[in-house]
Amino acid sequence: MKGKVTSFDVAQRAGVSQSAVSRVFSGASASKATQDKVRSAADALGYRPNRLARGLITGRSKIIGLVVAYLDNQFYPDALERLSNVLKEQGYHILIFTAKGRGDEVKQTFDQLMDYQVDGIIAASVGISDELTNKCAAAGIPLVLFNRGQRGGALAQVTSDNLQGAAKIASFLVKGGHRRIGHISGWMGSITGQDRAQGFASGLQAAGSELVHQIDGMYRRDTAAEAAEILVSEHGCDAIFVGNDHMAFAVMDHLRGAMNISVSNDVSIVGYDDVSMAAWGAYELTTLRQPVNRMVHAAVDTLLAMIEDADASADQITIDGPLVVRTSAKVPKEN
Amino acid sequence: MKGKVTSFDVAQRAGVSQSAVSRVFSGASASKATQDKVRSAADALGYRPNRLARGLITGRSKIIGLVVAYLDNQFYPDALERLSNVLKEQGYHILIFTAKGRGDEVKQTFDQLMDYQVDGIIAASVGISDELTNKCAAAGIPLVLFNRGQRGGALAQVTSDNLQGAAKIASFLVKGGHRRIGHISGWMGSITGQDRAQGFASGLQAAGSELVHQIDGMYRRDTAAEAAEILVSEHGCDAIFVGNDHMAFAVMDHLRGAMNISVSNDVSIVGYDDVSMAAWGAYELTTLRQPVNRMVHAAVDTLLAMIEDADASADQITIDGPLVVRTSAKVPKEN
DNA sequence: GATAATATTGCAAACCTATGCAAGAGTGAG
DNA sequence: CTCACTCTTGCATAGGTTTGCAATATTATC
Repeated sequence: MKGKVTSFDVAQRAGVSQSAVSRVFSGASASKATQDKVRSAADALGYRPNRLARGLITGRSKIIGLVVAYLDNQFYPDALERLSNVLKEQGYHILIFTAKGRGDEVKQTFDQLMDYQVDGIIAASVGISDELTNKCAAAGIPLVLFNRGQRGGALAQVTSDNLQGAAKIASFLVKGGHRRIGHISGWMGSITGQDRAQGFASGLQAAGSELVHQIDGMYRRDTAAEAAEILVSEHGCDAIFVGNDHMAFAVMDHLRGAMNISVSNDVSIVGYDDVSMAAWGAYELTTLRQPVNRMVHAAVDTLLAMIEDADASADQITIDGPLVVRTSAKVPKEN
Repeated sequence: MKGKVTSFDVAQRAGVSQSAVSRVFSGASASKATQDKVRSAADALGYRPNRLARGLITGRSKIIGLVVAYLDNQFYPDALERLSNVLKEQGYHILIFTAKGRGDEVKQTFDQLMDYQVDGIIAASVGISDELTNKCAAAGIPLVLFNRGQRGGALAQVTSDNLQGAAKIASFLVKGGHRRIGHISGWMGSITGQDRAQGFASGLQAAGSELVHQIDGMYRRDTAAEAAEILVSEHGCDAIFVGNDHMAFAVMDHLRGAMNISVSNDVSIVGYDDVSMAAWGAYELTTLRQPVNRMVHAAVDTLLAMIEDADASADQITIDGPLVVRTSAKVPKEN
């Protein structure tokens, strides 16, 4: 009753060899007759192939390692769910790790991933040292960065077009008639944070304005709230571009609560991501949408391509997204 | 360069047998001398034991299957992150599945989990048919339900004390002087939804009041918002207990936005969960805290106990949580 | 109906590790 | 120095599958 049922058991019951059983389940050639015999025997016994054993011999575990830094930013649970579904369709499944910390935690995480013989790794918004990159390459495990770029390396990555996106926001705010525009950046240790900041600054210039002041929000709510207070009371900002929605919510809460300032009337706020919460009545945040679906598909496509073909090129994909206009920022008059 | 390094490789380099290598890595007895030789050889080659092979022979994959229904309700990403960390400390890792759908999707999910020879399963807020329960039992795979009970069965489960919790809320609202109290329940197809509804109704009675009306919110934002409108405009409710925070936010958005009603002044709202967002300035939701940390530890403890000892009792743990008073509901006057 | 070509099938080896068993090395007592 | 005992170690097998190879069965061709 308790013992696992193996391919030998079903072979015996079906009156064929064990290899025949293997072949029908691995989709190799087999006559209609044996197929039927094997399938019905398998159903009767409740047999399903053991993925560990299969993985051991094929060298393909059909497991993808996902390491994610932040789960309190709604963007990531959302991406996770979609990733899971898309991969499932392709017969892969996700072994998940969280690694907030810097350096060492990520390293250990990668070691453990490799212990499980994952076929590929998706790193969502976590920084990867060259050492780790090399380790993956040596082990022949494809790696793609999700929503976080990396300079220099030839790493596969998919991000939104942060430069363009931030520039769109800049143009929007200038057209909206704002005169003192500030920026609370994403963590400036990340390329994402840097790119959005740079795209925003040059976007402002291109529109004939300039950045009044910029503070690193570190992707943290409290830091962002403090930054907002400084930008508004010390620098007189009438508009702030916040590096992601997660921080933007904190900024709006702080302005409206502690500082009693009307968002949009007094100060315009624009975010980045368009997480589902941005559409909620409490915020109605104007923000640049990162097209999660397309990003997820792109990530999976490149990853699988690299898995199937060891020397597939490591694509660096950037995906453009629209500005979603809601009520948290003054809307430029049409003319 | 590409070939995996196996225990044979390090055995050869260390001048010992493969079993010696195995023994030092699996913690079996080995002399100090061989330990050193093996370790340094392993380090030099970058060897780490293959978990698939190990799992195949020990019958322990060290993988826990997690199946979760909702990821847009912040409660679950939060729980997921903690689960991941606690399990990691014990040497286990999470293979994650999302299964919103009813019946069949869950069934397929379980099949796939068993293909990977998971050592145990945690089902977060998803309903499990008796058929699946039996299948797990037959395969000897422990299962624990997280944040969702199940009647009758002797299934291991950990939930918060929904009856008590809802009763606390009832008492709080009555003391707060509300006269027409309504309830937007969690999905009444789930025990969680039922228990909270029942606990609330009997809590109201115990406090000398009664439930004016109740609508099933299905754990969905839009359904909950509609329900709120009905409760307030058709039934004249001045207080609503919403079955979880996720829906409560939608209710507050709808009341304040579409209906232009002041939460707390006109209508008091109380939620359940105390997700991090409940503390945010936009909501300041009074809610009953589910102690995620304790729930997670309890779930892991029972699961691991069942894994190590096949006939450990299947605990049914309910954990009490405090009412967290914020500003979304009138606060009873002290006296 | 005979021959060539193709499709199916079984055998056995391989993947990488853990572990029972027996032999060898080491330890302590007398 | 010998004996009895414990600790280490290597050998060989097991775990459940895939797959190359050779043999056999089937089909097609003329």
